[in-house]
Amino acid sequence: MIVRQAANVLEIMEFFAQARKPATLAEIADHFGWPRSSTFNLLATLSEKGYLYEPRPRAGFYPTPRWLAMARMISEVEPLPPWTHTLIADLSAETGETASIVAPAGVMAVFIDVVESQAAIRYFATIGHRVPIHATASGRALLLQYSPEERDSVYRKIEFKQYGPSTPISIEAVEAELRHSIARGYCQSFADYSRDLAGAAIPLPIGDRRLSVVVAGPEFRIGSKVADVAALIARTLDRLRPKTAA
Amino acid sequence: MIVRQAANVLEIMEFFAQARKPATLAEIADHFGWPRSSTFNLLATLSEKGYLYEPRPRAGFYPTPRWLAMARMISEVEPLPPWTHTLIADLSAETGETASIVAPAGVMAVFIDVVESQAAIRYFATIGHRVPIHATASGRALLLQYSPEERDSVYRKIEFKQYGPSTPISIEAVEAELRHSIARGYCQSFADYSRDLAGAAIPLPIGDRRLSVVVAGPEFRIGSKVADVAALIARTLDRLRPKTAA
DNA sequence: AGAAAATGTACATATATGTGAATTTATTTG
DNA sequence: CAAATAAATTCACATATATGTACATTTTCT
Repeated sequence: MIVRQAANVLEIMEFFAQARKPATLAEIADHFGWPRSSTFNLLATLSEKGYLYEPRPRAGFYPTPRWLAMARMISEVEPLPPWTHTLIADLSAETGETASIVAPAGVMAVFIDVVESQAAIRYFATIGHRVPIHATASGRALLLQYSPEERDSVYRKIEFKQYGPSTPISIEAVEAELRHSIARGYCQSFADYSRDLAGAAIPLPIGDRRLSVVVAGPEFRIGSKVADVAALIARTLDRLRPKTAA
Repeated sequence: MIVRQAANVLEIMEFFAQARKPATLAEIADHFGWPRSSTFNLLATLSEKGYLYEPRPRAGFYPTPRWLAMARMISEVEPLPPWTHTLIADLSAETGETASIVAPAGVMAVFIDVVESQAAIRYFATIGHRVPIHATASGRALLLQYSPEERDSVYRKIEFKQYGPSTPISIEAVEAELRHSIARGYCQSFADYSRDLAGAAIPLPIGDRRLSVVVAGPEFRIGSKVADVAALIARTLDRLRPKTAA
């Protein structure tokens, strides 16, 4: 069950991240199609908790820096080592495609750092973006780091759907693809989940964290080059990753 | 009316900002005294929206960097000029008390930047902290920047409560205090709102934003020195504020 | 200035939602 | 390795909550 008002808080936050200016109750209500009275309650709650204020009279609400203060405290803990961002920045620069660091979240994989391609046609992904762990290159690069028992436990919760022609729709299909990935030395996906999207990924264990790096872009641009891209990821990783311990 | 599940999202975020480590469903449920099933729904919602993930298997949930990404986008807009933080940092260092930048939010005043005192006994305030605009030095320094009509509009919404012996409990009492403040050149409060707390504040208009600076601490330490503190604020402000335009 | 339109606020009620109990899954212990 | 314990999920129902309606306030237009 989705908790509507919890989701609404996030929607409001994203609204402000986009709008980048204060908004009145009426504007927010209209934007989301919410009743005024409900919007009123929600804004009052956020204000009362110190997350919204009124920068200038009658110009409406805007988030306080408390969001930032909280987010900083949260993200200071075990931040990704700086070289991981360099890694995806370099990869994106060299390939012209979108590069990301990905982490597990149950049956999904979450993007926890992203450097977007500059191309007009590109893989549009943001931090927090989620994709099925079994039907994506990045996700399978995570699964490779699991024990067979752990994988089983994940498999049991997956709802196998035919996202595209090549989506693995059974446990055995996923396991087979994992074996192929080991053989070829990297994970790949050709529109297994997102239409027209191809990508190459490799596992990225950091300490006891199981992450992966992925480079992805439109199939027509990257499709024939996945092997090269994978090799590039491996080389770049080798260059940037500190040699001493993980 | 307070929207419970909206508040809960903020509580969870604050929980993680404090805990600074992943937490399982059970831990979170126990911490807040929420039923597991409700906690499950809430965590699922936050995960689905890309705001929580599972950094390592079975170690529970932790917020994704998406919070930070969003907060950054939000706070990049019209950030406070850097000298304002220097201002309160210097004031806190010199006085040994807590110094803050404050902004209006209806009948309340919100702390939008804070440098805390290092003293064991101190005014404990965080970014997002809210106090009544009419019953605090910082709030009245905001009201001084309003037109009489705007003040009236605020007054009509205030619920006058006797927070302490010296709380102004009528419009006229507030207006009188504002006149005194103008005469003496700064705003002050002696436990008007918070017990044992005294402070000095002065208006801080920046562009078309109406802010204020306040230094506050325990009455016994700062009480006899408010005039000196106010003078210090004025001097420091004069030193740091760029001369060209506001 | 006065009227009209837009915005913000309060409240009762129908309904979406949170929750206790039951079920399934995972982990620890004997 | 099986039994026991703990954790995570599901689900039906009672209740807390979102909203339609009405009212108040502020702003805009004539």
